Amino acid sequence: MDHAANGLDDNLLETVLRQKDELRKSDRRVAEVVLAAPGEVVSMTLAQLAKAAGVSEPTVIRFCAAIGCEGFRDLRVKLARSMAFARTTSHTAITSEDDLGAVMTKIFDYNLSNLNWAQSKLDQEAVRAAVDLLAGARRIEFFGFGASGIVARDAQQKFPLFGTPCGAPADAHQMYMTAEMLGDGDVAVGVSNTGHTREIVTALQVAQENGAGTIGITGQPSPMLDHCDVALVVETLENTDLFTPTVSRLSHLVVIDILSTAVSLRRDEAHHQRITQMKARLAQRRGSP
Amino acid sequence: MDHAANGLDDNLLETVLRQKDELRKSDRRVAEVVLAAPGEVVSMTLAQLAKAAGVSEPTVIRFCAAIGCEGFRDLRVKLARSMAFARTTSHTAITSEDDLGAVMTKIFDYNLSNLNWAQSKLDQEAVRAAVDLLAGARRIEFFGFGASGIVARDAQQKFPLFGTPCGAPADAHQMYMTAEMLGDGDVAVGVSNTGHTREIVTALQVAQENGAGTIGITGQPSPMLDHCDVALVVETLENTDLFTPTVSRLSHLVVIDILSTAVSLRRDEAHHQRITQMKARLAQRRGSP
DNA sequence: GCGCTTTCTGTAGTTATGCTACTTTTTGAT
DNA sequence: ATCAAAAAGTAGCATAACTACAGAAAGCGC
Repeated sequence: MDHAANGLDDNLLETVLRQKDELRKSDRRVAEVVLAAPGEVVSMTLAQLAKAAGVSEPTVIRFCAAIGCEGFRDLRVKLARSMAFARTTSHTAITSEDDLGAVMTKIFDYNLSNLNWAQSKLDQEAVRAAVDLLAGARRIEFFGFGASGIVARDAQQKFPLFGTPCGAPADAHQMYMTAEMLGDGDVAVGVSNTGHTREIVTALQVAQENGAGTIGITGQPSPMLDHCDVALVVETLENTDLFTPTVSRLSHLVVIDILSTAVSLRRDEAHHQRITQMKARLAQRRGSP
Repeated sequence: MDHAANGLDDNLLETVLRQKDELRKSDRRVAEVVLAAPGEVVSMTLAQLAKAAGVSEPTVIRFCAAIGCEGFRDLRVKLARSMAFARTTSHTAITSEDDLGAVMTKIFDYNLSNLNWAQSKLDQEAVRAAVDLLAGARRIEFFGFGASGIVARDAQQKFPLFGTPCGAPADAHQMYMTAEMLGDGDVAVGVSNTGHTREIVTALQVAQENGAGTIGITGQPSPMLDHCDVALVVETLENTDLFTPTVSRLSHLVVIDILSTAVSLRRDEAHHQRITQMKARLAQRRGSP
């Protein structure tokens, strides 16, 4: 993977925002222009930016150095990258003042950069371990509440791709009961963005104690992982604003996609043919008038 | 809205990949270098790139023009931006030969570009009409099966943001019953990527006949829309390959995010405070040991 | 195959952009 | 009020990007 394409170091807009207050007066004027219209700045020339900020060219150069760029060229490149990657960085929270267009843009952007982020952070070896476990499972149970419950249910629906009986108990009692019944050769997958949801943690613990393999899909290292054989930490760009929707769902769903697809790929040809047949019949059923 | 910052037009790497075969011989050599190491190219100088590709500087410039850039500067900027998306939508299908890394990359890329696509295609006025309907609704019911059922359920969970009683009947019978009970002031939202699912179409028809407002979330113009007051067509990049996961879910979920957020924004301050409180209490409940 | 046109590609020269060395101004402390 | 240190600007230089032109290669009718 291209290391230059990820990491916070790369997120120039954020750096600028953070350091703005500690900058020299003139540099700050440059910073303001950059933050206000990064899209324009990217295609500006040094002289143009200097003029726009009302400072001299060398000041702009010094600004570049101050925020950790090699020079103006470097600034442009880093800025362009930062813009696409975190269109959201400058993303102001959603407020009552936003018109519909702004809300649409913000939500899409937020979800997109979040997925991007998740991709760059997802540990391939952990995924491999998870696939190993799942591919060998006799039975798979997915545990999740709320938004994560949606993810668990989605995973359970992917049953045909897994080629293994899958369940996703909906309430806490069913969850306990199910976890208690698991044993050697079974796998429990806990989904919880916070990783703190008590019922999920307990269910995984019970499952593990009974000899089942356990996988945790979460947004951060957390208590849940104490009871997980495999930890899939899907980092999300935290944002606790009032109207920010649950973005973690999407990343988690993609992880489910990856797991189910990878497991399916390990199956034999006969299995693949059954999937093809299933898809065809489903389409037929849907299409019939 | 920064139009240059979204849409597929922006994905230079993809443009290069698509046009590569139609380029002049020397230009193609440049294209190969760009595709092979876009990360390097971004921080290269014109002369360096020319040397790396084994061609003259003007050739590189002509290459820039050929793929739709203003000049070398522009190429760098666009390339940097495209890189952050880091996805040549070269979605070759997923096959049994792919290793895990490839599968991960492909699934993420496919989902990401699909979201991008959906964003550029989603009609703001349709969304506005949907929000108008939902904001005034007395009760909202979401209908969906399979993957779309997940979306419906997610929408139903967003109940607190809507501030309106929401339902998402799971099976066909419940769906009919629910649809039959809807009336003036109620809203039915049908989710179906194909737009052909019989039960959903019927449920919407029934709801509409009974005087309820109807909204359709679908991947293409389809029979379902005949019974919809508002059509939210969320175009997806079609791909019928065996292992391609259901990508439409994600776009549809984002649409739900947008709808619920926009509806919530129309509520008053008291409503917002209740959401804040709800979030705080939920976090507390989760966190408790 | 030959001359002709058309399309590519490279050389050399021009513009203008980014950067540096140095000077002036401002700020702040004694 | 004076001086030292930091900040901002001026002017000039090196280099990078671009353009005009000319030579080479490829297509095409005869």
